[in-house]
Amino acid sequence: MDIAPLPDAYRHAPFAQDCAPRRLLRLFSGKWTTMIMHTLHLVGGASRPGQLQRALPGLSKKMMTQTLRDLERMRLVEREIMQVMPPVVEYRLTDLGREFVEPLEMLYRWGAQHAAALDQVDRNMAMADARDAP
Amino acid sequence: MDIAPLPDAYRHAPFAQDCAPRRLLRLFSGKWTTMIMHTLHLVGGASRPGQLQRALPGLSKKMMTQTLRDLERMRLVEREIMQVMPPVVEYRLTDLGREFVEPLEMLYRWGAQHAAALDQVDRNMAMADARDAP
DNA sequence: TGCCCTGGTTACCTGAACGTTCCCATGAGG
DNA sequence: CCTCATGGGAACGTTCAGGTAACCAGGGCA
Repeated sequence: MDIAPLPDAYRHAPFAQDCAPRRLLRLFSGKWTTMIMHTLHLVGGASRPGQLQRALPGLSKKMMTQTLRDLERMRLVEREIMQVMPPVVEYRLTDLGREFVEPLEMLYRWGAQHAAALDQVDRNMAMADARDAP
Repeated sequence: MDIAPLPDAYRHAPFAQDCAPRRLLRLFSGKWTTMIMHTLHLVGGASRPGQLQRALPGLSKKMMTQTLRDLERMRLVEREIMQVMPPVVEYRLTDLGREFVEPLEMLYRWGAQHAAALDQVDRNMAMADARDAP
């Protein structure tokens, strides 16, 4: 596997602590961040909170709102409130948000294609745990 | 931006909590994990602890050892101890580890090419903080 | 008058990640 | 003898992400 052009700063030690991939990974580090963005992407870019929560089993209201607020602050997602009864709210990806869907979907595809490797890692961890904690 | 083949499970809600990308991101979620793997990759696959630590400013001995132990448990990295004085130890990527270098380097390249978007996110956050705090 | 729905907020708790600091063994060199 | 450097470990504390549970507003509806 040979990787194509990589900027010079990433080719020679020392490596900065806040390099691009760490920044990207920090963006994606929230437990639900990526799944929410992925879901918004797949349902066409916009979704109501209820629909979103139903799409992501295990996601609590609090964590959903909190994650969405963070995404709003980064302007990856925007919220629209319709003044009707009962209240209707819609979250949708911004242009900037859509830009970050790209590396995200790369990860989805890589992960799907290399499920075997991911399984192997889990097995290795389980074996190590079993060995250390008899 | 149109994303090519994506497995069916990722196309229709509900979306599983432990889908491939989350597993991948969990692997990469340690603060130093990716930087250590990237460094090992770039220095040719193997490195001594001292060299590694010098290559990553801010990395403490404890966090380095801890991260490397985790990587060993997953068998992404292996350790070789040379019985000489002073002790010489070498860490190197395993085949499995090298497999995971691929998505990692994808993230590095994407991040480098889209630094502007990452900067924008930081600016948006800073603006939101300034608005909410004063 | 209760009780449902909607979306959201608050207080509180717990575990883990991260980091600092001090300590260990070994042998070389002064 | 003390001190250096090697690679590692143990104790400890802080911070924070994540989760639970309760509550709130506003109307519909019986």
